[in-house]
Amino acid sequence: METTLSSSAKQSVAVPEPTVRRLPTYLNIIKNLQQAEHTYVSAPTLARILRLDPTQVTKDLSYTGVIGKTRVGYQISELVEALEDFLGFNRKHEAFLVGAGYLGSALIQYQGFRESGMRIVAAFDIDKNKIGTDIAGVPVFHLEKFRDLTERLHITIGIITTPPSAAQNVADLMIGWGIKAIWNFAPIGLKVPEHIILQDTHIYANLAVILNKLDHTALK
Amino acid sequence: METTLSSSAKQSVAVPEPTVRRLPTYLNIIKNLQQAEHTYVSAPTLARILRLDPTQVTKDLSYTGVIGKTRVGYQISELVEALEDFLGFNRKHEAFLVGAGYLGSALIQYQGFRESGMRIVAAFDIDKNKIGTDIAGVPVFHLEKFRDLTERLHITIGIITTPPSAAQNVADLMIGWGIKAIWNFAPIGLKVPEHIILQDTHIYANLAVILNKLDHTALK
DNA sequence: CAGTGTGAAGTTGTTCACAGCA
DNA sequence: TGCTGTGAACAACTTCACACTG
Repeated sequence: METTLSSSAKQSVAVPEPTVRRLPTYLNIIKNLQQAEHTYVSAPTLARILRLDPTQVTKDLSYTGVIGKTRVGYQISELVEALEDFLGFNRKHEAFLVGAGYLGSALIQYQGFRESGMRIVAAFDIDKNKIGTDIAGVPVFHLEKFRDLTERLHITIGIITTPPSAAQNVADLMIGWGIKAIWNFAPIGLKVPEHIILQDTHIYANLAVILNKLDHTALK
Repeated sequence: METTLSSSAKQSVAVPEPTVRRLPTYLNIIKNLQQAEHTYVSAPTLARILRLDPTQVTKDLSYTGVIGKTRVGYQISELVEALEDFLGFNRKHEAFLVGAGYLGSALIQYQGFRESGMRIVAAFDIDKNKIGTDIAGVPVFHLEKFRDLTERLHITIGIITTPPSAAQNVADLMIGWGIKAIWNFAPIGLKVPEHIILQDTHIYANLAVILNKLDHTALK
């Protein structure tokens, strides 16, 4: 909705957020095709694979600036580069995570984010039993160490997986210590200054949709 | 979008999917308030906590059928019951997961779903090194065992965390074996019959939004 | 034809405006 | 005044229609 694309000195164009959310999926598929030695891919092909509307895909891809050959499609190598560039997947961001509970541990152990340019390099907690341990090779420190390490390592992303009661506090600390983006998994609305990038993810949302459909279609 | 609410013999009303996605977050907060001995909650209060539009919350809650007292709000106990009922969080669904890689393991280890009525009771894979082990107490079986166990245990939800190339195959097997809902994490569009409930979750989507904003606002 | 690319129409969801109530 | 509840206005996203190309 307020994302912008500024493909090397071109003027910025607003990219709708639903589009930004679909782009990584396209990228994933296109990379698979690339490994299978394909060199071109068309929007209708992607649409069939993902069961989306073909014009939707066309429109989404148009934001990358890559122009397709009619009747052939888009050159895969060009598309991959444009998508990775636009999504920032080739820029190697490092992240700190606060709250090493079940969800935090799960995120750390799921290393799939690494392919997308984000690496969780350390976790923080205030639970003495967790401090000093490591989760899948990622060390868990006391929250107090956060400041010092952030400044030294130039960390830009903070992930919050604490209970909701602690989340605003942690967010405030992160902001004070120079974090630029916060990925919040706690079910509250964090108050952050204008210049901080905030992304909320509510884990239960997808499950809710399923359970709800399951119950209501089962009743019919 | 096609979710329906049929609160005990009332006629079904269409509930927008974005609403269904917000409801579990409301539930979460309301339960916290309940533990803090509150008995009433108003829509504007929830809106402040989540930084949403107050009328949005009002409209969302109206779908539960609970009617609020003016100037006071909604009775918490009533709301909790209505939400849990509508979302199906009190119905104890059991799920099987196929693909015990990083993502699958992370989902299993994140036990937060249990509070929402879904428990992952077994995992399946075809990798000999994984079969026979267990992840956080959840056993990993060979995919061949899936059929037998599904039928015996009346499992309704199948979770797919395999590579995309295997996903359609696994989905077909699940459907043949009586699964009613599929939660797909593979980045492809599965083809499933009308009566099967399908929910796609693309993990990278949220990360993409963050990285993208981070890069483009940093450039400014 | 089977693609791209784009403006216009249609649909869906959100926000506003206001009536009613305690 | 502060809340619920709802119809109407608005904004965002998706789908359609069609001109254009090899």
